Amino acid sequence: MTAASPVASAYRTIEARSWFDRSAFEVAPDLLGMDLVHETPAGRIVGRIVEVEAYLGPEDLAAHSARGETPRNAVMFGPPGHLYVYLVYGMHHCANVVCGPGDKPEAVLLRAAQITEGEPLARLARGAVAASRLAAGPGNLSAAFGIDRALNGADLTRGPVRLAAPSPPADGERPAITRTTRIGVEYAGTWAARRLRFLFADDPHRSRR
DNA sequence: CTTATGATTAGA
DNA sequence: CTAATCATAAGA
Repeated sequence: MTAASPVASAYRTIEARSWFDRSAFEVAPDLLGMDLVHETPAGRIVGRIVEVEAYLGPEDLAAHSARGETPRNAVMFGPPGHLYVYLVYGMHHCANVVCGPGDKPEAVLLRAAQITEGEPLARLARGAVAASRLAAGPGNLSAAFGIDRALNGADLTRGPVRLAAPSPPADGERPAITRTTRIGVEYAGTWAARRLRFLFADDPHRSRR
């Protein structure tokens, strides 16, 4: 690769591994308001993250890492700052940011974003849905950004998918962050009650539910 | 090899 | 509320 990648030059992308080398509980709220950038062969897709969920280490019964390392979740057990992508319900991809500390298998599920660049590209996979629904929900977000298992394990500090510093707030105000329980993990016992979902509650681009 | 199921979604 | 749809993990 060249030294001056288009992504790095146009955005303040996070290139320090240490930024990801923290618990998912700390990284999750920091991701809200940040840009997710995918430099695809067909063009760039950018979106503002508005909803995420934190999945903690092996003790978290809702996390894939709770059942030990397998070929599917191996990326979670590796170094922070990589993308963990898997297929759920046989048809939807879920994109996660692998966190730490160290090799502790924690990750943040990306649940919703507001597409700010490359909307026509995003619509190739999503069709003529309302803009507010384009990347609402983890399966829809992955589809809109063109993220599938081919990107499992991608390095977020150097690869085609990156995270960038928040866009300058137009009005200088930062939206309030709300915490709720996570979606679809009712089987996780006491961990289902933990408020590990972080979102901008009033944002129109959040998922339903 | 067989079988159960899921960090979801759209639609009735 | 349920169907869709299949890779994955666990068990025989």
